[in-house]
Amino acid sequence: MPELPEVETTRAGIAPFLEQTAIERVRVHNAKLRWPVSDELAQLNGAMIRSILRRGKYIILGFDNGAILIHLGMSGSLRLVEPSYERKKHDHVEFVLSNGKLLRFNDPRRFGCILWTEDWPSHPLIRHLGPEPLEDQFDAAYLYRLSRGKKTSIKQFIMNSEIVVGVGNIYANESLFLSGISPKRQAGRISKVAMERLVDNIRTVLGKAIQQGGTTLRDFVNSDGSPGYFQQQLFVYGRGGEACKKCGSVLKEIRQNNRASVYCPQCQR
DNA sequence: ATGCTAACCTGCGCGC
DNA sequence: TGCGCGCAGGTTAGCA
Repeated sequence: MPELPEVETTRAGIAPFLEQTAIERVRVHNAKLRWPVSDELAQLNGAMIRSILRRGKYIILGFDNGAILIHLGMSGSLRLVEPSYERKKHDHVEFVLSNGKLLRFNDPRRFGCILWTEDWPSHPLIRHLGPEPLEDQFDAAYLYRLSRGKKTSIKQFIMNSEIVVGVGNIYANESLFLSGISPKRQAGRISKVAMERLVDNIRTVLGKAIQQGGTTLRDFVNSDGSPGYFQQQLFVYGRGGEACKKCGSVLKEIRQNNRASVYCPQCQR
């Protein structure tokens, strides 16, 4: 998926157009996403959108009697367009809005989902999520306490959404680099001081990316179609074999849990 | 509990 | 130009 900054950028981009707006109807062109698009969406004719929230990487459209959960998966995006704008390949779902605009869900790989729930906080996909990385409950004491005795790698640990939401592969790599921590280190062996650096850097890197409109990768566009521009400041992600921007050493690329990890063997221990 | 693998899909870049 | 391969922002289910 887009990572958390892209999801938040999308949420913030579409929110002004969805507030005080109703969904006239939903057109489902291809219901086969990660899970089938909920049938209930056909019944919310004219329902007023009451809130446009984000929890982890889920965008949540709140109604009086429930909510729509939207996840963008690896390749999904939401675009607000004029109804006359031609439908593109992989535009699987369209929300027809009472303000005359269309909200289109496009997702080539179809790892995303669009689900109806009557009580979103208790939904199985939401209920077990850890704290938001930019909120106060996520701090060094919390991360340190949960990590004790954990043999899993620190990278996998911070990418576990039950520990903390929103840290995807790009920002896991980047925040570990900024903290001088090798992605291979056991979570349970990270010192409290190092954990404080890590928490600070996760917050900083995600916060900056949100401010700058999200990292642009191959198939992500913001809700208005403009690209983000965070990618030029990545220190390690996608740079295996190139020179470390801090010390000049050759960055190493390995695979952990089938995901690329890039790190500087000199700066990260 | 923990930890690994497979699975869900399409598209793109690379080597041949 | 085409073909096969490996890889890509995520996350869950299932099995050892």
